[in-house]
Parts: sequence; structure tokens; C-alpha cells
Amino acid sequence: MAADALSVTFKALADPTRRAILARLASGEASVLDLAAPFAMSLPAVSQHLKVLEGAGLIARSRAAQWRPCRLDAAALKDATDWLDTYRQFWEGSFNKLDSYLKSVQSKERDDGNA
Amino acid sequence: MAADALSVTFKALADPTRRAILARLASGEASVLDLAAPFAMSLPAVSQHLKVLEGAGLIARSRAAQWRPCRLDAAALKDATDWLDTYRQFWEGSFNKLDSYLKSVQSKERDDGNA
DNA sequence: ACTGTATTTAAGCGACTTCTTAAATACGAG
DNA sequence: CTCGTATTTAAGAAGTCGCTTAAATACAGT
Repeated sequence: MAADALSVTFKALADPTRRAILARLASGEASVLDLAAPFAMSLPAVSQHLKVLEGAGLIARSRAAQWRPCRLDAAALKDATDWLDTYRQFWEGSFNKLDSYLKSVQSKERDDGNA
Repeated sequence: MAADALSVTFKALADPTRRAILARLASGEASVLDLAAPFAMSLPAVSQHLKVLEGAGLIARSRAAQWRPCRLDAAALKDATDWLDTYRQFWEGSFNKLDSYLKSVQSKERDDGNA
């Protein structure tokens, strides 16, 4: 219910169809029909996935005649990466003197329990 | 339904309670009761969150008397970061000669449409 | 064996997700 | 204004999610 930005972003990324759409958009703008082509699902289904991606701020849309081309918007991806980077030391092996850093992680996320 | 590893990981991260649990585990092992303390929810609810995190490989559990302490396992976080890193250039501004790189992204995720 | 503490399992509920088909809308072209 | 193309909205089915309470299990100490 909180629907904090990070949760919305990760939820949007938690679907292989949506990740494939982002991958496609990495090589440039595309129409809905273009984006739907690789998938064995109806057009409304793709349209709904695009709405999720748009709601997460991962894509933006313009207007050209009857087309509504989509383009990648990577800002939210950066936010997700920034969050994950907080844990980078855990897979890079140097576990020294990072306690204070980790405490800042905790205080940043601690309030989520109240939502 | 595909339940590929990346989808499972991102889905596990798409909940603020679970991210807060990971943040807590960043400072060391903890019991279920310890982990549940900050949250206004029942113990079974926390236990279920832990099961999701364990299913995603984000935590591992041991046994000590009646306690089942949890510890962070960052391998899956690294996988998520690796995926996101593919898009790093999009928020770092250098959009030159990355076409071939991006095509590799596409071929990696292209098959998701068949699932 | 009995008690208390830690944790999980089971069952159920309301909300949300992902997909479908059918119908609606938006726009350019003729 | 009608026609075809692109896309969305609407409504509904099936499954999943996050939570609850009640009951079960696991183990240590006495």
C-alpha cells in the first residue's frame, strides 16, 4: 500500500516480459506494435505492461500520429542500482569497517515497517 | 509462471518489509523474533517474508537450538546488479557506440516471450 | 514428562496481477 | 465522413500476495 518508488520499480522489473521490453527500448524508441511483436500475448496485455513501466517511470511516451512511441527512461533504474550498491561489499568480499555505512542503510529503510 | 531467477529476485526486493529485513541482516545474523521486532505485523507474516527471501536465495538459515538465525546471502543481489549494470550508460550520459553491447542485452532477454 | 520460548503450518480473506475478448477511441488517408 | 491502422478501456477469470488467527512443531530447561 505504501507504493514507495523503490517497490514500484522492483515490481515493474520482476516480470520477464517487461524486462524484455526495456531491453528492446535500449536500442531506441519503438511503437506498441513493435514492442508486442516478440510476445505470444494480446496487444492489450502488452499495453498493460507498458502502463506498469510508465507508472514506474521506466519509460516515457510521446505522440506521433496514431502511434505512441515509447522510450527508455533510466532514472528509476539508477535508483534501484543505488540501493543495490549499498550491499556491494557483501559480494565483493571486503567486510571491514563498513558498520557505520550499513547503519545508514538501516535508518534509511527502517520506517517502512510503519506503512 | 516462468519464475526465472531474476524475476524471483526482483519480486522479493519489491516489498519494503523485505528490504528492511535485508538491511537489518546487513549488520549480522538475526533470529526471526529480532527481525520481526520493528514491524507492526504478526510473526507468521514475517516468517512468510523470510520464506520469500530464502526462496530468492537472498538469505540463508541455520539452526541453533530453537532459533533459526538468518544471514544475508548477496549472490542474488549481485545478479540483479549485473542486470541493471547493462543499462548504466543510460543514466551516465555517454550514448556512443554501445549498439553492439545493447544488442547482446536483447538476445539475452529475447526468449522470455516464449515462457 | 511438563513448561515456556521460538518458529512454522494451515486455512482463509481481501486486494492485486496478468491475461483474455469485445468494444471504444484516436488519428491519417482517401 | 468513412475506412483502416494503432492503441486503450472495460469487464471478467484465474492465480498470486500479504496478511490474519489458531493450531502445530521444535527444542531447552526443570
